[in-house]
Amino acid sequence: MSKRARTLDSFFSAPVTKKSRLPTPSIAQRETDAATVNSQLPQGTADTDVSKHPTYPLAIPYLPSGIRDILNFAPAAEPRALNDQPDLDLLYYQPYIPKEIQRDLYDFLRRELFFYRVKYNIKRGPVETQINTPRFTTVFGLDHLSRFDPEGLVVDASTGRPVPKDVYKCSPRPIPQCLDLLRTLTENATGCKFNFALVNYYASGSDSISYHSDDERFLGPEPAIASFTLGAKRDFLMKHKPTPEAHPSETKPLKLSLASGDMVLMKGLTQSRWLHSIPKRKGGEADKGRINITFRRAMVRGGTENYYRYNVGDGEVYRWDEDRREMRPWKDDQ
DNA sequence: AATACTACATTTCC
DNA sequence: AGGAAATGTAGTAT
Repeated sequence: MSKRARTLDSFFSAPVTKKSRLPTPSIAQRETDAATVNSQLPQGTADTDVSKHPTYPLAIPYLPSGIRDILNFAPAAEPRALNDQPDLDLLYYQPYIPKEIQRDLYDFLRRELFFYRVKYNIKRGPVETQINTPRFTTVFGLDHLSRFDPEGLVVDASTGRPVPKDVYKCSPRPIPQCLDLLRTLTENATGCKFNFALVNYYASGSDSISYHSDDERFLGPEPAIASFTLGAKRDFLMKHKPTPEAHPSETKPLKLSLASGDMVLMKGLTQSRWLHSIPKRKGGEADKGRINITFRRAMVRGGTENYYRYNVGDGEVYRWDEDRREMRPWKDDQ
């Protein structure tokens, strides 16, 4: 019908020149589009185009051309290798995102993406406790065993046949164009492959993530994870995992002060042998908002289930409120 | 894929 | 230089 026709129109007209100051589609229109039309169109160029999918609560605008043009100059710096300690294998780009677009990209993503504040239960022994994730999260992507067909349907990666809907408990969402451009760019610069984009928003210094490693059951051995910072500077702490031996490992904890535009590529044995965290911080720049984007490659369906469980969950949608300058629960009738 | 709180020690800030 | 604030660490509760 008309919405499908409009999508095809924008596809066929996308490559030609377009005004750069056309208005962004209204929230109401984006919601309608996202609920009715699939995406994974060829990556167009018009500033009015949007990424749509039935799993999106609302459509996500394409990256504005002004940002996209400058992004093609990334990485803005050569990486520094951090591998002077046992099992440590990092590339540190300071920065990766060119300075001229760091602020615009941060503002764009905070304004246009939707986030969640996930709650979940863990049980340790007999006691079950509820965890309130101390950060805003969202995720897009699908593991190596599946892909989205051009209609946005989840199909088997090798046969191309539809994956029965009870294979995944979650509802996988394609990576929107604005993040997929950065994903491709990062693949080309690093030689690594990624099929997931996780986005965290640390609203203040009281948002954090405690020490953890990214689970190799989902990512395979020696996984590569690219982690971007936009917005406020935050400390990134790393420490070697405790070793079985009684004697202390000959490694010392590492502190990286991640600034806007920076990218850290964790690879080799880093995930299996080291822990990392973003600790709470008081005052100064670290008490302002920070967006973190990580790209990774999930190898198995369990990875997809896990990432949606802990980064989307089943709670309400949050969106950035520019007037109140904070994330607020988003009601779809507002 | 834990996080929050407390107490106390140590470091950094201004 | 020195008091305040922030941070680090260990233990505990949920």
